Amino acid sequence: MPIATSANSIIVLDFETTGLSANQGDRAIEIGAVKLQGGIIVDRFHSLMNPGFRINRFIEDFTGISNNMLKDAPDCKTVMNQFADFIQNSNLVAHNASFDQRFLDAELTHIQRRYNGSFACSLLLSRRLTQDAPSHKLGELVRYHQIKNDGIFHRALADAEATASLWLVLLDSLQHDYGITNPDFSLMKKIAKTPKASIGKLLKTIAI
DNA sequence: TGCCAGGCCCTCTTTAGGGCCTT
Repeated sequence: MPIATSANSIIVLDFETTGLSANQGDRAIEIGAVKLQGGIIVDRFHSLMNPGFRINRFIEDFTGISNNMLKDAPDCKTVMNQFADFIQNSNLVAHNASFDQRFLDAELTHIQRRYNGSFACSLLLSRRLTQDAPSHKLGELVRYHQIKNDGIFHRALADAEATASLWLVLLDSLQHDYGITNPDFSLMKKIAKTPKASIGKLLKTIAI
């Protein structure tokens, strides 16, 4: 059951990591997050973190985060303890949330911390609500929805801010395109998890 | 030795395979 620390407050987060496999030794190297309340960013969290080993060239090129930048960064334990305090029991949103959830779970397991919030996925929600989008990559959706952006991608805070803007666009779409008044986190999560074949029927039911 | 993520979703499907997403 979703647990909210304050009404309509969610935290949108994004990890940059050493690779795709949290359960095969990959670690987080950057975390960025914004706290959304009433459709406005009211708080931010951002930090690089030193994973304890050198990252490969692909990740350096992909993220723009170099080994030199990580050399003097605080370690994952320090950063993730601070981040665990930041998220507390908030509900969480990420683009392709299963990826970020795996890394959040893995990093918090390393430091024996837990969180009680629930995850929702902007990628799944986008696939339900904007089925005509040419792609559901974050960068493509920013362009598709003409979301204001400084052109920075694959950095944690920039991607978290872009995902937050996307989340608000999808929220607005639910209200104005589908006639659903005051959709909350639980409803958006339900829509995101509903099979595509059933989404039209669900939206009509909710709108009534 | 060789392999190496995992969940969602579609279809030429469901006793499966492959593309899309995340780094």
